[in-house]
Amino acid sequence: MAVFLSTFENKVDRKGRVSVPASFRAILEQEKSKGIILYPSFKHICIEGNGDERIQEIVNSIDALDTFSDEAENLQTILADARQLTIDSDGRIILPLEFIEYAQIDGAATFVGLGKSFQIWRPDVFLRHRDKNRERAREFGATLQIIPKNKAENTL
Amino acid sequence: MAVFLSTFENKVDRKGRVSVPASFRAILEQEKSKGIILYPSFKHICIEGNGDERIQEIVNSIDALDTFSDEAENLQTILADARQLTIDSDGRIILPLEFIEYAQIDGAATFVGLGKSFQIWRPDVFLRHRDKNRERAREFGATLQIIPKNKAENTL
DNA sequence: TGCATACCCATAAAATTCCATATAATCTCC
DNA sequence: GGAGATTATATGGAATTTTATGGGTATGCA
Repeated sequence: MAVFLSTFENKVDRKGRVSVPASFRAILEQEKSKGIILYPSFKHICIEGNGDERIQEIVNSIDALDTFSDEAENLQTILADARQLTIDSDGRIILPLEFIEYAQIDGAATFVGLGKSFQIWRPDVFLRHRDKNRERAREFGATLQIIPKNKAENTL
Repeated sequence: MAVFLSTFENKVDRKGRVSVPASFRAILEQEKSKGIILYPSFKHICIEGNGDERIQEIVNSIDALDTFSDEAENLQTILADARQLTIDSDGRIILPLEFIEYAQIDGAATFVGLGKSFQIWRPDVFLRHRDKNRERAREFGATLQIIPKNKAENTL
């Protein structure tokens, strides 16, 4: 399984166009994603990015819930805020205005690989976020629990 | 399978015409829906929208239920209040007056993608609804369980 | 005839495609 | 191993197409 790795800072032009890092594009192609799904993060001032598969998982989860439950509506919120973007022939996407505003992006964007997904940040905001994370990791000591192959669960 | 995603605000003219978002039309065409089926929501002041496929599922659900159960009656109510609308050559539908009145729509309508279905709201009413949902989703976001597509393989 | 609906056209804005170029990365041959 | 050639990537601008939206006209049914 290919994973989203490393960070890349690319320019965002006046039209909101930005190049998707080539290595990210390669992963999306490999998993046959038609495009790329973006939605605002719950936790951070950034945009979450995934291939098509992730949305399919969310839709399936909604189906498994009672149609009128709060849980179903929570998940539907993600869908309502999400956008599917196509990658053009030059490897770029157009960041919708609502995402540019939410993540306070202006002129440049940082793509951050997180394994199964990635994030898009305003570069200086990301640097502060990363420093804070590193400090905390140093302070408490990072512990990493590896999940057995057949017990994997996904949470948001 | 394609899913209804994102939100779009379009104008409703004096004739009650409104453009169906292009991405929604693409989904309906793909699943060969003749048109679009609308009915008032039970839970919210909005209109629920579906393709033919989804309606077929609802009809089948009713068949599977006890004829005189409350649930069967609820679903039958949906069918009784539902309308099938055709999308014209310019990609628009005419919102029936009864729906415009129910959802208090005036001048503009917000289409909200919910995966397998979508909703149509009066824009300012939707904003309030969305804010409430976002707050709750942020609160419980960490515990939302996503069902993996194919027993995801997590190895590091 | 009057009302509602379907159909056709025009236009402005937005999205998509195409082209050009600069820079970085990779390859090739000596 | 290195210089030049080749390819891939990122980025800017322009041309083309799609979408949203307003108006008009024909059609059909009560």
